[in-house]
Amino acid sequence: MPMSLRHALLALLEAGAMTGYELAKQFDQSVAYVWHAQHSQIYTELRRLESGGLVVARTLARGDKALATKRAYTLTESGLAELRRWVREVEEPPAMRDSAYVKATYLEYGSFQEARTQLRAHRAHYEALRDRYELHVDQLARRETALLRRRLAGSPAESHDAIVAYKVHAYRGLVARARTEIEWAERGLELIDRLEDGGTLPK
Amino acid sequence: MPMSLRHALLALLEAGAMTGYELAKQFDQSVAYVWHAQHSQIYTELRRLESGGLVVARTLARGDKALATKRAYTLTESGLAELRRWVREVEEPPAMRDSAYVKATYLEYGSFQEARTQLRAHRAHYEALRDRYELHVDQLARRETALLRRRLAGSPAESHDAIVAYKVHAYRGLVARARTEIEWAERGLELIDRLEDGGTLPK
DNA sequence: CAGAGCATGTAACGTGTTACATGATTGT
DNA sequence: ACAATCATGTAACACGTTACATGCTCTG
Repeated sequence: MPMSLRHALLALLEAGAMTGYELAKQFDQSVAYVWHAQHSQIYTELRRLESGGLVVARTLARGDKALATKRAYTLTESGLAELRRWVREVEEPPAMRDSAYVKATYLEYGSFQEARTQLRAHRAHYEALRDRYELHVDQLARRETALLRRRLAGSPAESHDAIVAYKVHAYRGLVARARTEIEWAERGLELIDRLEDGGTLPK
Repeated sequence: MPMSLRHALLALLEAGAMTGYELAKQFDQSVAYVWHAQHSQIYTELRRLESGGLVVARTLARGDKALATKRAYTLTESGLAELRRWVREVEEPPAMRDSAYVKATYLEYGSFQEARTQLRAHRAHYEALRDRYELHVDQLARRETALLRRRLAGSPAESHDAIVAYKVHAYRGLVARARTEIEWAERGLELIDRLEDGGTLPK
């Protein structure tokens, strides 16, 4: 069982206390690239972490009138311990489940045009992802993201290279992955051309 | 929303009537590579498909005594229509969610050895997958799988190349994907070596 | 004073996981 | 007789999605 949301939130809070809303914003600009979650789920998970003692919350006033409040969350000792345990733990990779590939297997139930539409959508999707990942890699490598700066500010200088390098490596992996998908879709489009020409089908 | 299990079952039944158990067996040797499901889920889904009129079931006797029964499922007209509709439909790709990459982003919370352990497990996992996918590609290309033969037997000869080619293409995509993951893990391991040497960190 | 964005949630639902549960039939 | 495998499910739970819901505060 992944349960990555829980641990991603702990990791974000390790950089310093944040309110649920702030956390959700930071989440969208970092972890969400690898683990998407709705804001509503983040609020729910924060409450769960709180009742498990992994984070503590302070209620703060919003604005002058103090008619509204917000809650700032801080990582506890036991939350940090859990974060470290999680990094050590080798998880069973989740079972494969990719609807695009299921469909790719059964494209013969549609026309060649329909098959092309599917593969073009696949390519377009991963082209957009690739571009976003590449941008993020650049930002990370230049240490330009708010969250990363906060992390680095609170860590000893000799650890900075590793902190940045791990993140850059992960996002470069996503770029490579997106490229693989784009190439796959393109080979598929070429295959359809050959099938439609009814000509030879090279191995 | 993917809901691929539903449609994968329809596609399997298009090859001919099968009992739940047979279907589950065939599933494990084909679709499960791209969409994993427990047998218990397959039985549940078959009942749902039945109540939706996409398949019909006949109750058959098992053995001579007929003390036990089994249920053979057949695709209906409306089931076939749904299968074709699904192939036409362009689905929104599901949001990214990969726990291995989340962890790869936060490897700095563990030691270099722990980071290596994670990446080695990643590599081993995808090496095993790659081997299984490659085997499957070979079997498909030689038209050796039981299910594929059944499909081909019930289809016009001129469609055979396309049926085989789509499947081979899909599984080759999975091989490419696995290779990308293996290379990524290896680049990660090299990175850790450089980090540990404390030397230069090339871009 | 209006609209954008801050801020926090709840509820119903769908899908998938895990564990449990049962018993018949076939081959040795 | 025994084991493997055929054959079919149920129940509780975890996780995530979608839609709904509310109201404050800051900026122009």
